[in-house]
Amino acid sequence: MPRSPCCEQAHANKGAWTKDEDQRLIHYIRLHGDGCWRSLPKAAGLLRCGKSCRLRWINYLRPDLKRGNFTDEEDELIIKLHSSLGNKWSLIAGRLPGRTDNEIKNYWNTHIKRKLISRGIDPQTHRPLNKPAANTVSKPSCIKNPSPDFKYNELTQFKSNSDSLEQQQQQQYGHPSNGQDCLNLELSIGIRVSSANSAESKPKLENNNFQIVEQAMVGKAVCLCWELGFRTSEICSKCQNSNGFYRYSRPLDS
DNA sequence: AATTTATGCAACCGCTTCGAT
DNA sequence: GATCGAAGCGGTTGCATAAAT
Repeated sequence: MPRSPCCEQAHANKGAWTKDEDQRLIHYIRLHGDGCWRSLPKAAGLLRCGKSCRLRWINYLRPDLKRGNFTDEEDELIIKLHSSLGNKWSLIAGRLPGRTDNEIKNYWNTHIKRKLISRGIDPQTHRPLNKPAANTVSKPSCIKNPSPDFKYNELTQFKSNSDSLEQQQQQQYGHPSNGQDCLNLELSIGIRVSSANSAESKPKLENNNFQIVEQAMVGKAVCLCWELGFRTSEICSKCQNSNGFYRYSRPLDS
């Protein structure tokens, strides 16, 4: 079923706002406050949909907006926040008083992206442009759900601990890549396995539930993997029989 | 001076999330 | 727990203006 239009008014105005519309919206919100955007246009005598009114107020008419150019400090803060939050513009805007998510998003796309590229930094990954993400090392198994504050440089820290790509591949796959079997788009669902005595790596839960569950699971890990890559043997070498589950591995040429 | 291209920003669209029932 | 409507969010578009040809 097609989605119903967002506006209750079939002939609502679109496009740029006029001064008169702005004044009506400001006047109404001064008297009654914002909120209940769906009914606001009619009450304020505007031929606009509620969404449009909300956007106009939040992004342009709000009295606490800071107009004008972004400062260098704001630039750096946006870059820093983006590196840990990604394209969560509303969260980033929440840390910059007087700036809106739309304004920051536009500023990012028009200025900061270019600024980072000119510094040799990929604006999406915040990594150096000459180091493609494909060469990165998988996250350690303990990092299953990074917090919003998890930063890319925590990953690069792991990478920098190894001397070479070959060593990383040796560690990760048990053999260095020969350049022909390096395609590996792997999705794994598993239960964390750790040695029972690695106490310092365990989260400190007040009721010890985690430790109880974990100790029960040691040696009984389940791994449901689907791996797209170049096969080197008939059965997945990583989990063919280590956990009681075998994966069906159909020959590629069948 | 006229035309084309690039840029910046306001506004829109459609999807997701959240809260009420 | 399911459903629905409203609000919020992020990606995208369209237009005005500036810069280049």
